[in-house]
Amino acid sequence: MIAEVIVDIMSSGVDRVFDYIIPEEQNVLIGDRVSVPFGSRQIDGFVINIKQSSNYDATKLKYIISKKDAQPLLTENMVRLCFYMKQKFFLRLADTIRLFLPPVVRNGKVKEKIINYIYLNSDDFGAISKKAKNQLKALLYLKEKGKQSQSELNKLFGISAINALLEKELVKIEEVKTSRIPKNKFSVTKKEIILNTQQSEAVDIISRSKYQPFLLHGVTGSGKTEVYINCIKNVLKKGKTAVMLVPEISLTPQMFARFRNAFGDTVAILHSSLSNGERFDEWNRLKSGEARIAIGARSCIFAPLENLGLIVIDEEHDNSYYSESNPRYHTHEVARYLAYLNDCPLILGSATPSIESYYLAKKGEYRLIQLTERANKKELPNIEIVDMLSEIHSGNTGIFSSRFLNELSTCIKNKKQAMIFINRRGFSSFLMCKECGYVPKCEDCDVSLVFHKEDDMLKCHYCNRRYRTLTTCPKCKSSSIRFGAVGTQRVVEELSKIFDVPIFRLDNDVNKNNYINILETFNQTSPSILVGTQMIAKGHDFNNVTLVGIVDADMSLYFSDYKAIERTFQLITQVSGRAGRSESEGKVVLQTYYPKHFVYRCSSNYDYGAFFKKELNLREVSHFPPFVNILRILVLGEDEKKVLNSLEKIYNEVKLLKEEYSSDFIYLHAMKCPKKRLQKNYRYQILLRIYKKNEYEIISKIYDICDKMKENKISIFVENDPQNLS
DNA sequence: AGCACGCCGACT
DNA sequence: GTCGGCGTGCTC
Repeated sequence: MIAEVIVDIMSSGVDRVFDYIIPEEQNVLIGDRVSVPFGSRQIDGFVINIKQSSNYDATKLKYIISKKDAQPLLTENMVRLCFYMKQKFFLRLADTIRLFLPPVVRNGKVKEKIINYIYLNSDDFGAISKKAKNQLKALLYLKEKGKQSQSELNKLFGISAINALLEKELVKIEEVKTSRIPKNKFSVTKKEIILNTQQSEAVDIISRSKYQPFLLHGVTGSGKTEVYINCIKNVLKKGKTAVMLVPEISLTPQMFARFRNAFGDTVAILHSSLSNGERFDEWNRLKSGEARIAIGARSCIFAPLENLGLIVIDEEHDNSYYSESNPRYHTHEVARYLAYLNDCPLILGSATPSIESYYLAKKGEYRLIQLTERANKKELPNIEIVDMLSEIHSGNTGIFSSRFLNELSTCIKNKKQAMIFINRRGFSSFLMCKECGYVPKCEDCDVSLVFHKEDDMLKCHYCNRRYRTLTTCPKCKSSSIRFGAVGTQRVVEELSKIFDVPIFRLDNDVNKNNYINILETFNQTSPSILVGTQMIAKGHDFNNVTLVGIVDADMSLYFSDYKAIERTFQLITQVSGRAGRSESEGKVVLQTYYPKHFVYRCSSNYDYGAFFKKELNLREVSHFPPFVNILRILVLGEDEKKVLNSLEKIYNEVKLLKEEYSSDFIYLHAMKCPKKRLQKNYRYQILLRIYKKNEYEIISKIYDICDKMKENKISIFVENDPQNLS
C-alpha cells in the first residue's frame, strides 16, 4: 500500500503530496503522523490518503520509517478541512495541518504528569528501630488515611524517613497519571436559571437542527450564554461533542466559572495564559474523549474533537475571528465547513452582528433567531449625545464636556464607579478641523485619510492615493486642524487633575497577566474610575458602574477603514451595556464632533435594524463588502529586488485578468505596504476590488497566478476581504 | 526548508 | 593543487 504524505516543512516548494510505501507490518492510517526519509534527511510527515499504487517511478519510492503516535492525530474530517482551507484561503497544506497540533503537543517536550502515591505494603512494623520515630509516625498515618502522595509525606515526615521505608519495602510507590486541569480562582454562585420563552424556543430550534448556520441576534443582557449552555447540554445528551469560541478578551474567570458549574470537567478550556502543562493536558483530555466540550479563542476551532454536535461562535462580529498572520483564515468559514462535515448546527451569536453576517441572514444563508427581551427585564441605559463642537464654541477646548464632568462628579459623590472609553488604535491618525468637524476623505473610496508622519502626507489605505497635508480647512478656512489622537494616558492625566479618586487604566500597554487584577481591584473599589480601550467593553459585570463616558466616539468612526462605522456602532452598544447592571440606573455620555451622524442616532436608540439598513446601503453605493470582494496579494521576502520582481510579474498577470474581466474590476493597484519592512521581510502588496458576480472564477484564477509565481525565499499570501492592510 | 552538488578565488 | 564560498535544484 502507498501513503500520500505531506511533509512537515513550512515552504511552498515542498507543499505537495509525496508517495511512500507502507511497510507490510505497519498499520498506517489516514491522519497518522509518520517519520519518513526525505532527500538526505529524516523528517515528519502526515498521511493524508492511502491508495493501492503510485504514479511515481517505483524504483524511487521509499518506505515509511515509523508511526510517531499510537493514534492518528487527525481525523479524516480534519484532513478534509485542511484541503478546504488550502483552496479557500490559499494556504500551504503543512500550515493548515499544524493548526491542529498545538506546539506543546508537536514538539513533545511536555510529558504527562505523574504523581507518586505511597501505600502500605506490610503491617509488620517490628522491623522499625525505636529511634526512627518519623518512620513509625508515617506508617501509622498511612494505616489511618490510606495512600498518600509522596511529596505530601516527604513534607510531613521528612524525605529520609520515607526513603528508608521504601528501601525496607514496608511501603510502595504507585504511579498515577493526573491531568493538570486549570483551576478557576473565582466561583459563581450556582443559581437555577429558568429560560424565558424566546430563549427556550431558540434552544429547541437549534437542538433539533442538522447542518445549519444560525445567527443568534440578542440584545445585550438577553442571555445568549444560557442559550449556548442549554444547547450544549442537549448535544451531550446525544453523546456528541461541542466547540465554543469566544474572543480571547472575554475568556474571563466568570466565563470559566459558568461553564465549570454547568459541565464540570467535561469542559476543557484552551486559553492563552495556560501553562504548557495545562494546555497539553486539556488537549489530551479532548483527544481521549474525557472532555467533550472545548472552549477557547479562535484557534480552538481546531480542537481534537470527533463527532461534533454543535459549534458556537460568540460575539461573532469580533475582529479576532480573522487570523491576520501565518495561516490567514476566517474562522466563520472554517466553522461553517466543519459544521457541514459533521452535519451539525453552527451558532453565530452577537448583540451587534457584523454587517456581513446579518446580510447573509437576510439572504437566507443563515437562519436568524432574535432575542429581543432582556433576561433581567431592565431597560437599557440612556445614551446622551454631547456635541463637542458647541463645547468648543462655548470656550471649552478640553477633552471632556461640561455635561460629562457634571455627571462624573455626581457619580463619584454617590460613591459609584465610572468607566471611560477611549478608542485609540494604530499609530498614524486622521486629521480634523476643530471649527467645523471636517475630516479629509479619499475622493475615490470615501474613507478617511490617514496621516503619515514620515513623509507628511495624507494617504488612503484602500487605493494608496496620496494627498497633501492640510494646514487650513478647505470647508471653513480655519487653520485649527487637530490630530485625532488622544490616548488613554492623556485621559488619566487630565482626570487626576480634577478628581481625587483611584483611577485605573487598561489598554494594550498593560501586561496581559495583570489585567484581570486591575479589573478585580477596580470592581472592589468605590468610588473609582476605569479608563480603557475597547478591551474593557466586553463581558465584564461591574455592579457599581453607573456612568459610562465615550470620550471621542469619532475616533473609531474616522479610522481609515470601510468597517469603521460598523465598529463604532458595535463599540457604543457594547460599552453602554456596562452601565447600570444592578439596581442603580445607568447612564452613558457620548461625546462627538459629528452628532448628526446616523451611527449615533441608531446606537443611542439601540436600533440595530435601522443601522443595518443605512450602513448596507452605504456599502452598496460605495462598492464595499458585502457587495464586492477586496483582495490583497501580499508579497514578502528578505531580498527587496526579488520581492519587487515577483510583485511585478504577478501584477502583470492580474492586469491581463483585469482586461479579460474589465467590467468586474473596480480597481487594481500595486504598492508598498504601509509597514514596509517587518521581521526582516520587505512587504509589497497588490490590492484589487471586484464586484460580486464572477468573483469565484476570478479569485481562483488569481490563486492560480500566485501559485505559478511561487519561488524560493518569497512568500505570497492572498487575502479575501482583509481586516487590516498594514 | 535544508542539504548536496557544482563551479570559481586565495591559502598551507 | 585543494579548501570553501554560496548559487541552483531536488526531495516520493
